[in-house]
Amino acid sequence: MASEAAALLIEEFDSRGPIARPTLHDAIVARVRDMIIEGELVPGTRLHEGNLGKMLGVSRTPLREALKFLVSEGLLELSPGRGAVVRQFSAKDVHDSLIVLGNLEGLAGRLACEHATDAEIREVRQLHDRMMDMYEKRDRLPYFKLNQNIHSAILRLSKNDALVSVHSVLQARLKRIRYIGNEGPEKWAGAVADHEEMINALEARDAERLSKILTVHMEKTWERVRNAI
Amino acid sequence: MASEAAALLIEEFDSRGPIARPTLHDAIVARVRDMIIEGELVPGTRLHEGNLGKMLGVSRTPLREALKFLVSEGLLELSPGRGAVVRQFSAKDVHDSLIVLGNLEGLAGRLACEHATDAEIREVRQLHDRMMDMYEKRDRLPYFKLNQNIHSAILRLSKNDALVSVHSVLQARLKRIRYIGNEGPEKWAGAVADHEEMINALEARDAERLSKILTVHMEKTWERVRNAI
DNA sequence: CACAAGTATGCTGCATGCAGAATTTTGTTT
DNA sequence: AAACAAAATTCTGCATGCAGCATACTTGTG
Repeated sequence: MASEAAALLIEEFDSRGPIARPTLHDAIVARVRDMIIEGELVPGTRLHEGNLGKMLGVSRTPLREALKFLVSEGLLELSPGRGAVVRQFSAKDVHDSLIVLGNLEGLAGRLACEHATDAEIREVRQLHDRMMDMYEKRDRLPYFKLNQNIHSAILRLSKNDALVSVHSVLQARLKRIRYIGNEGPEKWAGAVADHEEMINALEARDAERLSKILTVHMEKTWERVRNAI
Repeated sequence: MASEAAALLIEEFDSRGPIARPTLHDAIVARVRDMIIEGELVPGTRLHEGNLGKMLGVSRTPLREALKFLVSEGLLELSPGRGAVVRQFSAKDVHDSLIVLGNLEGLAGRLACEHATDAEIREVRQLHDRMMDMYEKRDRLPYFKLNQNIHSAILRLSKNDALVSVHSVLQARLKRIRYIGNEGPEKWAGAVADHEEMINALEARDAERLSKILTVHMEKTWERVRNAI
């Protein structure tokens, strides 16, 4: 049987958004992924199966399975005989990923203009307006989360599952870095302006314009982030 | 210690292209992936840990870890309590994936024009010429493999690792389907014509043209494949 | 004869044990 | 005191054992 602590882990995972049948595997994956994204596990850290397992209250077997999963996602690396290490992204890695992300979001924007319903677009507009509120208040964390939500929403509105899945993998790799690198008032203002254009293009269903904005927005993100790496 | 059969599995894996230090994990992943791509494991098949493990000569533990890895790659699905199943792709899944692939290859083409050396382009030309030979002989399998190689080469020449990695995941999901659906002499001729244009655009380093060809080529691939699903 | 309930088998998911590699500590020599 | 060597410890990688769930089968009943 799964231990007490493991049951807790599953419950915590399930409470984020109840799944048909939450599994320990998924719970561990989600937890370790968060630990990486939130910076609890610093890049370069060697993951000690014994300690980490005790910490999470699971035995080494399901933990190892979860780690292999995260290796495949590109968040961890495997050194034979030495276990898993939190992957370190070079500046080039980040740049490369942002180029691809920009391209994927550009595609998503184009498809979203085509496939989204009016109601769905209105929902994105609401997210956008709430985000602008947070910007007025200079409330960084909720701004950041809403920002992510908007990008995810556009991806979802593309109605292309393959696109959503590859995007989310790349996105997860950079999540931490993007959060770190979100500095400077004038650059922030620039990002906000981009978002204003975005929502307008989406409402006008102007596929080419939205696509362009999203791609260029990502290039600017690189400018914002590059010094933080 | 890893069993005799396991050692054999590793050796076989290593012989494809010797790695610094081949691991059993990688060998199992590669083997099962191939079994799926080559159709030995039909979509929908439930993977029996006991049998499959015996078949490959490994115990359940490393096998399960490998399966989790393949789940993350999207080749398998997990039903809680019922283990791993070879993922079944719907027509929409394939179409969605091809759209994304087309976009990624388009990006790769653009980057390749920018970053590839002349020598590298000459190598692609050689692959192309060999592929044309195979077309003349109507020798399907080597043609297919060279075709894949050319596409992979363009990806590599983009010098963008993130791009290579997301592309290869998506590519692996469709590899089997693309092979199946490569039928009909007139469509084949069309694909060959596309490739002729591709190599010309690459040699001319005409980024926009190459990008366009690659994206459109993928749309045509859908036409070739759609009836086979 | 059809169908449902109970039973039996088999499989997954998790824990633990063990061998060998990696690392650290300790001891020895210069 | 520093550098190297050897022993001891720790950790990974793999195998196996066990509990609980899923499924198939059997048996009883309408």
